[in-house]
This record gives sequence, structure tokens and C-alpha cells, in this order.
Amino acid sequence: MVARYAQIAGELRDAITRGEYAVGAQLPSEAELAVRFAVSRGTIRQAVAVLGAEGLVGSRQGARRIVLGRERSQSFAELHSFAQWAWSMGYEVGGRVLRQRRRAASAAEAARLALRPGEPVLAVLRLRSLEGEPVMLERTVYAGWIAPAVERLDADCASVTQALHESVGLVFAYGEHLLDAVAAGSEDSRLLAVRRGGPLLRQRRVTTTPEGRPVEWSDDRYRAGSVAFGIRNSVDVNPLVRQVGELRPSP
Amino acid sequence: MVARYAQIAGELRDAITRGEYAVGAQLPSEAELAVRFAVSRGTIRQAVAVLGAEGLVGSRQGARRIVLGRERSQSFAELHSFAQWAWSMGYEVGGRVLRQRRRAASAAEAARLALRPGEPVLAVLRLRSLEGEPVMLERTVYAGWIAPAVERLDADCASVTQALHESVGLVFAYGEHLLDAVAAGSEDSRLLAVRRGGPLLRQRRVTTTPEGRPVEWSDDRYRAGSVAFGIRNSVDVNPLVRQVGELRPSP
DNA sequence: GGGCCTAGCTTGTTCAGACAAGTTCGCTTA
DNA sequence: TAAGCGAACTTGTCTGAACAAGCTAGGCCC
Repeated sequence: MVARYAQIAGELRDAITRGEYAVGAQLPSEAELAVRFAVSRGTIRQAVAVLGAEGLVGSRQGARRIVLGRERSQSFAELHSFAQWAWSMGYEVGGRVLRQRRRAASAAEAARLALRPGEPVLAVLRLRSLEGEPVMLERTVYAGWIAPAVERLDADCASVTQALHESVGLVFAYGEHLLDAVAAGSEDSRLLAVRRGGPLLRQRRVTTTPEGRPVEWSDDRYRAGSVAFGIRNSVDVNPLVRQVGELRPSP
Repeated sequence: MVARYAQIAGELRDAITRGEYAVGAQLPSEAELAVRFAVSRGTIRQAVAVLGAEGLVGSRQGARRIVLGRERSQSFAELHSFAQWAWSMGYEVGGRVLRQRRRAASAAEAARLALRPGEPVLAVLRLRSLEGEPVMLERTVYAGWIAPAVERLDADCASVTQALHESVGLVFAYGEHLLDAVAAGSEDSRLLAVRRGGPLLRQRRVTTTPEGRPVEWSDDRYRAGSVAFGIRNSVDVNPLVRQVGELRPSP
């Protein structure tokens, strides 16, 4: 059972993607759409709000909505799961666990995962590849309560997200991401086959269940040029934030 | 005149920031808030929707909303304008134009700026510093129609955004960003005082007016460690997208 | 022709009510 | 004790209405 406003949002999104409404063109008025879809104006507003949040259309009071772009934005699952993302694009994806061990959470890890320092966590090092080439190195710390389920997985399990969903019904719902660039360390350079000190795109992230319980804290490093992250924002909705790193890198 | 729902969103956001509602705690129910603020439930829903879009609270049907984080997210202006961001954090900021010239738009630039190839654009190279240290190199291409206003600015104008707003009333409303890591080129390394081939965080972006007219296309490169970009997302609202770069870097 | 002004259109805000769907928790039952 | 059930609560969806505020285009006047 999909909500009516979501169906309408889908139809409008498809129309935009098909080019029926060109970039820069105007969308029909809310009243017009309400008649066309035989719903109230409130439902139409919910539908176009979805498109607004996706950055596909913009709006100004008094003027008709305009189309800003036509690319479909990814689902949360596609962003969270490297494998699901690669599959959706038709790429061949690989993954291999290189190291896995239990240990006590550091202070920083405990804070990220809402644990007490010293509580057990599971640290995993995974190498991800795309079309056979190593592309990303994933250093993940799982909260102790999910560790047994992770340990039961195959070492070359492609989609951990999907496997955990199927085995224990775990669902990820919220994420917090920090993107920056770092120099490849010796382990990074060896495993990703890049020059030591060369550029890597780093994505640090915490992922949380629908109940707000943090599950994992990860440091993912992508080979430069292999992937980029995209974001659309506006005056009304700006999820992107710039933060200072360390101004003076410690020697 | 600020909308009532925005006021309520502000009060709730402040309460969360103050720690009145701890991370992981529940928010009062919509009905309760409606009584407390003496508005209808619809208005309360708009208010909490704002907090949801900011990633501060999460919600599931049937259960009370929970607090996910407490940091205030930045305004569009703070993200867009390097200077306004630095000022808001109390840092000293500097900017200097190193090169500026008019030329014809390349095919790629024309596509980004919704121009025809060959139409005139203004290319500017700016060095940005924080606390006296060079931190970011900004290569911006302005659409021809705004070029005269940009050329009238001082070479060491700190906030171009603010200056253009004051001089010609230009307002930025939408942005599209692409984040990745690149190796420092020779010009990059000289101006940012980093090793050639070392890591830089690259932010490529297009900014657009409220009418949907693209104004500038920029390639900003940050010294590694100086800044990071943060994003919160969820199953319901996911503005972040992962994209492939070039899988095989051209030799 | 050019500028001003207004009428009509369009989006933004708010309300009140109704029902659907999911969660929580205490009570009952095996 | 443990599982199952259901009532009360809470968020999600949708309607219809009204007014506010901003934009646009066409007509009018100079």
C-alpha cells in the first residue's frame, strides 16, 4: 500500500526524467494537478514537497514551480550499501574481509556508537572492488550487540547490509556522514594499489536503526577518481555542512 | 513575519541544542505539542518536519519521535559563502584574486551554466585563507550576464556572495555539489603549499538563482585536513548520492 | 514607446476533522 | 514463566476551506 502522494510524486518524477517537463520549465499549478489526479491540494503539496526535497524542483511563493534537474536520486539503501549501489548501476562488485577481531571500544568509538568506553565491539577491515579493481577500503566498528550476526557472515559476502537484513531483520534508517580527503597510509597504499601519500576520498559514517540505536561506525577510503558524492541543496533545505578539520596538521 | 511553524521548529531546535531533550530521548507527542503551543496538529507536523529534514529528529509511525542529534545545521548562505561560514565560526578569513579573464565557454561549462558553447564567461582564480594560512583554491566560471558585477569587485573582497547581493541584489537559492579527492597539480601545490600529488578535497558546484538561472560553476580544492563536509540522511530523506568517477584513470 | 498599476493567478500558512496503520504495554491465558 | 491478545496511544494520510503574500501579465496613462 503506497500513499497516494507518493504515487503522484513518482509520476511527476518520471515525467521530469522523461523530459516531459524540461529543466527550467514550469510545472502545472497545484490546483491543476489536484484536478488531474483527483485529490485535494494538500495531497499535491505533499507530492511536490517530495520532489523539492530531492532537489528536482524549486518553488517561490507566487510563481509556479520550476524544474531544476532530472536525475533520479538514490535510495538510502543504495547509498548505504556499496554492493546494492554497484548492482543498481550494473557493475560487478566484490568484497573480502581481510581482518576481523573483537576488542574494547575506544572513547571515540563509544561516543559514536552510544556505548560506554570499554564495551566490546567488532572491528572489521574489508576491501571492496568494482569491475575487479580494488576501489575502497572499509574499516568498520560494529556495536557488540550485532557482532555475532556479523561474524556469521561469509568472508566474501558482497552485501553485508542485505545479509544482516535477511539473517536478523536488521534495518538501517539514519546515517551521519563526514567527507574529506586524506593521504594514503602504508596499509591503504598496499591494498588499494595507489602511491603512498596519494589522495584518497574518506567517508566516515555512523549508521543507526529506526529506533535510533547506532549499529556501526566506519571509515571508508576510496581511490581518487573512482567515486564522487553528489548533493543538491537549496535555501529551504540544506543538509550539507562544512566543518573545520585540524587547521595545523599535527607533525 | 516568521511563520508560526518556523517559530515552533526554532523553539524545539533550541531545546534539543540545550540538551533539554537528550539524544535518543523521545519528543512529546504531536497532540501534546499542539496544546502547548496552542496551534493545530498540522502546524506541529510542519514544525517537526523541519527538524526531520535537518536530521535532528527521526520518526516512525506509531512511536514517538526520537532525537537523533543536537548540532545546528548551517544555512545555505553559510555553506555557499566561504567567508560567511568562516565568520560565523569566529575565524579570520582572507581572499585574493590571482587571475581573472573573460573567455568563451567550453562545451562542459556551457552545459553546467545553461549557456550555448562559445558564449562569454568570466574565469576567476581565487586563493582563500583561514587564520592566515592558505586553505582553498577556487576556480570559478561566472555566466556572462553577471560578469560585469564580478569585475567591479575588489581583488581582495572577502565575501563575493555578500558583495554581489549588495551591489546587484543577486541571491543564490539552489546548489548542486560534487565531492571527491584529487591529487594536487603543480599550480595547486605551489599556491596551497602542499606536496605535489598530495591529497586535496575537491568540491565542484553549480549555484543557481531563485528563478533557476545558473550563475557560477566552481572547482574548489581544499588542503587535506582543513575542512570536511557533513551530511545527515535517512530512509525518508536522502540528499546524498554516490557516483562513479572514471574507473580507469586516463594515463 | 515606456513606465506604472492593478486584477488575477499561484504558492504559503493554518485550521479542524476523520480514518488508517504501527507501536507499546499491560493483562490474560496456556 | 512465556506467549498471545487487545486497548490505548501515536504518527501517517487525506480532505476541504479560508486567508495571506508574492508574482505576472495586460491595460492604462503619460
